[in-house]
Amino acid sequence: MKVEKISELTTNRLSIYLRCLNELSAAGVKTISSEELAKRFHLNSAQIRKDLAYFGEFGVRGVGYYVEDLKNHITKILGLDKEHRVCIIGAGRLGTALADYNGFKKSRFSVVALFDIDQSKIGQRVGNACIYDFKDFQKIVKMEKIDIAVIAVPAFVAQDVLDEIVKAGIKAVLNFAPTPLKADDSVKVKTVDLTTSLESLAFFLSQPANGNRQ
Amino acid sequence: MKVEKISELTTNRLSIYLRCLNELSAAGVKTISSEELAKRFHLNSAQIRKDLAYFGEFGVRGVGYYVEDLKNHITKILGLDKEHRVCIIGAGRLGTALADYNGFKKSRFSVVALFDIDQSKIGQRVGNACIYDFKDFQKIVKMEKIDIAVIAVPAFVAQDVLDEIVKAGIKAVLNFAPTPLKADDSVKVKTVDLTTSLESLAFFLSQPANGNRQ
DNA sequence: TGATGTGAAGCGGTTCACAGCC
DNA sequence: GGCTGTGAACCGCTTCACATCA
Repeated sequence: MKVEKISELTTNRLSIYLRCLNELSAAGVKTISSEELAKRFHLNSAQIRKDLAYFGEFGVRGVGYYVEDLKNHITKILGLDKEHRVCIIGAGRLGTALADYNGFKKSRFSVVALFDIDQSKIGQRVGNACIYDFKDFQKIVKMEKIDIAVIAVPAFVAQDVLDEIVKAGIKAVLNFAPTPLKADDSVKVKTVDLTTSLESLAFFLSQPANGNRQ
Repeated sequence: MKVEKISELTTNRLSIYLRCLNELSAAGVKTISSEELAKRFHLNSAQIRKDLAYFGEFGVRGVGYYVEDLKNHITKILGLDKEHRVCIIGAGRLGTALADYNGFKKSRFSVVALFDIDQSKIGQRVGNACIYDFKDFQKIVKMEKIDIAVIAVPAFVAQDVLDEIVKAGIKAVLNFAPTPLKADDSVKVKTVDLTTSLESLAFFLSQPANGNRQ
């Protein structure tokens, strides 16, 4: 077990492994080798072993990993043994879709509040969460003990929203606004840029060797 | 100008540069240096120059890049000078939100069809697109000349949906289902995994040095 | 003079290959 | 015997540094 900086690529993969372990666990599988795990994701088995070895020696030589045991370890490593309370800023189509998204509802993420400035939306409910006025943001973050914020507003107000989030002491942000954002290093901002993803597909199609079917 | 394989990291950045150039162009800026561009995204100027140099010599030494000129070049490189016709499979919350998403509507991406198997949804409209029965998928892909597909269905049917997409001859896929998918190498599948993004944030919060505010 | 284009160095992540242990 | 854990080799992307050219 090392005390190095863990790369985000590693944590992303841990999340993937966990998903698989949950399925294996549900299917009653007791042990699994890194080789077998690797096959499921077209990954390299050494990479899986290395990812896991950052955090401890979870495997048994000659046997593999105990599914239940490894599942619990990764759950703890990712901090998924504690509840996370999420708010979404921007109650438009995307924001409300996210609030209702299964992936957020399952596991230990609870969307507990949405925020908007459109008075006609405020007071409505989406699933278990209420839409609040963004001017009450600071107060409700405290009251609801929110620790993760999702930005689902237009690009031109995203930085202002982020500043407000940081001011509220939230340290983890998922951003859907297609714009570069700046925040203190102590705050983790993860951007999901749908436009870039699409344009990258368009580039692929435009390459003569690929889907460029006339 | 090289004839190497272009990395996806490069194309992602091209998309970002283009967004910036559009703003500069709208603001009437005539030229910009790689140094200045780099500042806007907290990137390295050499990287920008290298990204661009893969495709030609667009700059002028001692001056920088002509905004309008570079904008047009990148637009062409990314294949955004042609229209792209997009369909979304799964007309749930996420699918309909995506259909309405601004980023998809702007630029040259048109969502022309949604698909579902829920008979109560079929026939409804979302924006300019209609919700079709997924059993008519092959036919409508041809009729509507669809070249990009978005998967917004539950994980357990995602592979079946992808197989159908590939069968229809579509070569570019944006996948929102949290599951590893397999397709022929001639097909580009780009996965956006919201659960993994969230769990990666949870990991960050669980690190003692970070947001772990008791 | 000043900013590009680019070979070379640097760095981080992946893969190999094997020692170590069950 | 079989599979893990890991140093070493490898590979690709990023950054540096500078020759080049308007």
